[in-house]
Amino acid sequence: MPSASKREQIVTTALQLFYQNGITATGIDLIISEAAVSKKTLYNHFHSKDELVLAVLRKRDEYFRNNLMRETEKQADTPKAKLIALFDVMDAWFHEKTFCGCMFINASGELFDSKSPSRSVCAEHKHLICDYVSELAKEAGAKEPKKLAKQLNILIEGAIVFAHVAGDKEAAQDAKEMGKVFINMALE
Amino acid sequence: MPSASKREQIVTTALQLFYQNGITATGIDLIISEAAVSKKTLYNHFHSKDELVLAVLRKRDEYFRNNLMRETEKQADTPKAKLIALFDVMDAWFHEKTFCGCMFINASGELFDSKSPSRSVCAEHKHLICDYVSELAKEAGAKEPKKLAKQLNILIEGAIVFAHVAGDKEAAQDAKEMGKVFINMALE
DNA sequence: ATTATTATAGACAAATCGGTATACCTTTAG
DNA sequence: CTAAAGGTATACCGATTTGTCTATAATAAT
Repeated sequence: MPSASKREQIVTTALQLFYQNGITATGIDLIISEAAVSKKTLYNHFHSKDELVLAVLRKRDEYFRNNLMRETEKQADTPKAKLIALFDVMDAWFHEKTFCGCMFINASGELFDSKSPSRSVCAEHKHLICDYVSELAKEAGAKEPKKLAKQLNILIEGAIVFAHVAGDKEAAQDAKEMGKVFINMALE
Repeated sequence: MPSASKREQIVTTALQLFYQNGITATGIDLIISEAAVSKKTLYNHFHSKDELVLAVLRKRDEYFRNNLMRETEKQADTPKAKLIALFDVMDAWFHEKTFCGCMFINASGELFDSKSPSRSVCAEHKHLICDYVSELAKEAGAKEPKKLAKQLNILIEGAIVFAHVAGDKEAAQDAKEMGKVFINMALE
């Protein structure tokens, strides 16, 4: 059985390189070099680069959402406060030195076959985050939890784009102020 | 003097290919083949692929904003109605068969040197759209036109991402409903 | 201890990348 | 008519792409 730790090394390294330099622009040779792994080992774990990309995106989804949930719940107690805290978690992310936008937005901008497994992971990622926000909205007693969740997610995506493309890292605070409006509307 | 029409052919063809398949993934050989132009002609007009990318992004910015302004003002008379019409123009765009998201968001996800000229064009594009919305907001008599413009733009960017990445093309209508809230707040 | 497996390093393949150069044709201006 | 310039077509360059393969060393299970 191939070693799970080698697989981890490859995925972790590829994740970083894909995120910082793009998927197409990152070659296999660079990945194995940075991961200190032979080419055969990589192809022993993944049949192709596409398969590696898929594994990396799944890993990123897992990491990102777990981190989002953990940080959000660390910062606030009540469900309503958690909904607001979402934007502060975004704010902190935008200000990280390694911030390169949302990996799934970036990947969707590179992978143009919208029916490919990798693109499906991107779409699913967005839906799963929406689901999480929807749960919080439900706990907070929102009238239409799914509607509020979608509204807050539109704000979050908008802030991510503003921060990455326009370079306006304060967008999270603007989105937060906007989010409060809809939270209050849904809870009154 | 190199022919302007050849240059146009190249830029137009490259724009289409870059938008549909990505910048990195589109090779020079494909561009010249599709544009029915020799390689030397291309390099006679553009010193490098980077220069071509830059020209394409400028062209796209010009086309997109002019189209946005034209369509918006075609659909509505009053400044307030124009602000709302922005979302309907987005809606129509999302439902186009060739819709592949926002070219500048996609490009920013591929070009990771945030100080490169191409990335600057991406950032500038977003600012220029913001400026236009800001003008409309001013005409409509908004209390803080720039603030309202930014809010509406966050909604627009969020809707674009939702439509492209999550595949939810109805996002423009959700964003529209949200936008009305802030328009009314700014005009009351 | 033997055997099977997993790893390594790296040569190799065939294709493609961005970019240059050569040779010839075609258009346009004086 | 001549000559310069812009065009085409294509060969070529070195580097890089994904992916395969061979030979060998390290590791793990029986």
